[in-house]
Amino acid sequence: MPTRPTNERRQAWYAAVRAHGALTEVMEQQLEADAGMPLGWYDVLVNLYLAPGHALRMSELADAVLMSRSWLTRRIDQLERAGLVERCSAGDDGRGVRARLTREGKRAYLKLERVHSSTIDTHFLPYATTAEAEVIQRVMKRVAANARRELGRPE
Amino acid sequence: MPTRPTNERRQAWYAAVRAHGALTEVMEQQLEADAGMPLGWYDVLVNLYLAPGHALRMSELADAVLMSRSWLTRRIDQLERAGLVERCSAGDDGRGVRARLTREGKRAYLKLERVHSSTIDTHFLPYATTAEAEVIQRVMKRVAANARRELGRPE
DNA sequence: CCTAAGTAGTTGCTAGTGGAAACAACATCA
DNA sequence: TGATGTTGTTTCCACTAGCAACTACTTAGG
Repeated sequence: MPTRPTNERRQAWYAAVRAHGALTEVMEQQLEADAGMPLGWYDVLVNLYLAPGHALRMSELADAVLMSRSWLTRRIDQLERAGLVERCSAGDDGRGVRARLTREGKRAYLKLERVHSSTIDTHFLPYATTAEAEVIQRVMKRVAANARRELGRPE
Repeated sequence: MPTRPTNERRQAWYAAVRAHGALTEVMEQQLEADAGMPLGWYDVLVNLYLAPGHALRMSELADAVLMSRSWLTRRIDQLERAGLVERCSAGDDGRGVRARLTREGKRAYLKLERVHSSTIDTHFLPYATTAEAEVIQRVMKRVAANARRELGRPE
């Protein structure tokens, strides 16, 4: 089977970029409308929810979301003001601070997750068969793994 | 053939998001290093290069890149300062302003395009066969079209 | 112990982004 | 000729995110 011209094969990536941009925008609107929360909160809340005790050290959390510490400090400030997260001491280490989901924080996460998933279900899944979804997942995982290696953070 | 559980099929989208993020970061580094230009310039330069006379009205260009007019004003300011674009009058309409690529602007675009393509060639294409690329393109186009319809700008 | 060096998290500063609204210059249409 | 609409710019504001300086604490070495 002949390989298509490179130019034409690149269109696959362009299409993925456009789909990502458009669907992300839909996602932002949906989250704002149905959950009253910005997409930017998602990563932090997911990581906290999945952590044991729904809590993580600041630095662990910063690493998990691939952001700087000062970034995390300020994001946790926001979430604390919103009542979704509270800071507590990290036991033995007097320097450490743990961010922990409050009861409301857990509820908020579940809501966010519900809206997030439902947006994917209605705007992505109907356009990909099971086989197609498998192809996308396989290829994209390889691409991401390679790119992260290139960036010096394999994982 | 049984449909995989929804949860598992969603992983395809998550993988695409992560791949997009990582490859975009690689792209930014590459463009900065090899062309000395930010990725944010790409869209504007492409649209200008492909336009007749390498020039477009400000409002047309703003529409083309899906950004506001004030955004475009500032981006053209940057590109003008860098010597890649110049503003000229829009002939019959005294209000209008056309942004036009300078000679350097054309050279810069070609350079940017070369680096951009080569990043895709080395970080995406090797991980997708022709058949896989076709699947990705087909699905992502449908997703993007639907999302844009949802956002109220079909196209 | 006690000091030196390192680590965790916060804060001040800075540069940049991008939208909304006000605005000036011009066009169009009655 | 006004009234209204358009085009592009500007001002103002809120937000983002990194760097570097700082505080508070821990740990290692003498």
